[in-house]
Amino acid sequence: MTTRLLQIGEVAEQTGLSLRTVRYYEQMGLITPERRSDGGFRLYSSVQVTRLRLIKRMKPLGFHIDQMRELLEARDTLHAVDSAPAARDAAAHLLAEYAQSANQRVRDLREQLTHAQDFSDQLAREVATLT
Amino acid sequence: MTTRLLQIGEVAEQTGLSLRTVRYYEQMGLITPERRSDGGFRLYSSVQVTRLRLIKRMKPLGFHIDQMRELLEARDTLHAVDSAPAARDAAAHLLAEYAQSANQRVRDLREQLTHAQDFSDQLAREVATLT
DNA sequence: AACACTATCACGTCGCGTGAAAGTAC
DNA sequence: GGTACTTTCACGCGACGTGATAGTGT
Repeated sequence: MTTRLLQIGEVAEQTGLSLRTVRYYEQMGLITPERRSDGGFRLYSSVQVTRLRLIKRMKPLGFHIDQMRELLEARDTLHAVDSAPAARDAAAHLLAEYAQSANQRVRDLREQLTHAQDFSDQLAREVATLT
Repeated sequence: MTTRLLQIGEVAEQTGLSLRTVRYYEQMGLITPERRSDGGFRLYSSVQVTRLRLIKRMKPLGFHIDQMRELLEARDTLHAVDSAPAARDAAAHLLAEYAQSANQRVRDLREQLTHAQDFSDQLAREVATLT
């Protein structure tokens, strides 16, 4: 059961990312298309689409691209069957650290949201006073 | 009862913004120091500190600096005693629009937070599996 | 005379946006 | 042979970071 390969346009549509962004992520080493067509078109499988969706969910956490790559690589190492035990260990450590800081970022985000909400409410009140 | 004037360093400390950012905001027309010292040092009163804190609360909403300026100007127009009625009306309209879109941004932020939380939880689970 | 603080350039960075010119065809 | 999609440069942008160099003194 082989899955159809998608061009970059369809991938962009399905992930909500721009063509430019998808290409940029490739350049930065976050993803690689399944293969290229004879003419050079990037062709993606559902695996990459899933990965891109993951990256998109990650974005609000504010990690830099290098960090995202490191995180993804650590995950890859853990999930690969042929990883050396030492590499697996290192990857697990790294991932644990990222899990920690992800949690912290979520807390920061929550606080920012509170402030933004405060501001929005204040603005709404100011506007309401003008009736 | 006169309040002490602060140099940019103290202002930065009190607001959590960098010197560069405070200067940049001035260049972009968001704030103006109360006055300058004879030697050219920027001197701020508590009014500007409050304004900078407001701007900082605003930031997570993702408005562009031009929009922030417009918003702040509209507020200024409304709060000024000597504003012409027409200007006051226009300002009120603008402010109402910004209040609207601020509300929308808060909702967007909330959604992003949800996704970030999902990602963080997933990561935590993946790490937990490795015990 | 020394020290901390601040001033103004001006170039660098990051994550893309946005054409332009040319090639490809799930 | 026309249309829609894609390719690779390559410059632009917003919101600052980061020195360098020189002046100030809440």
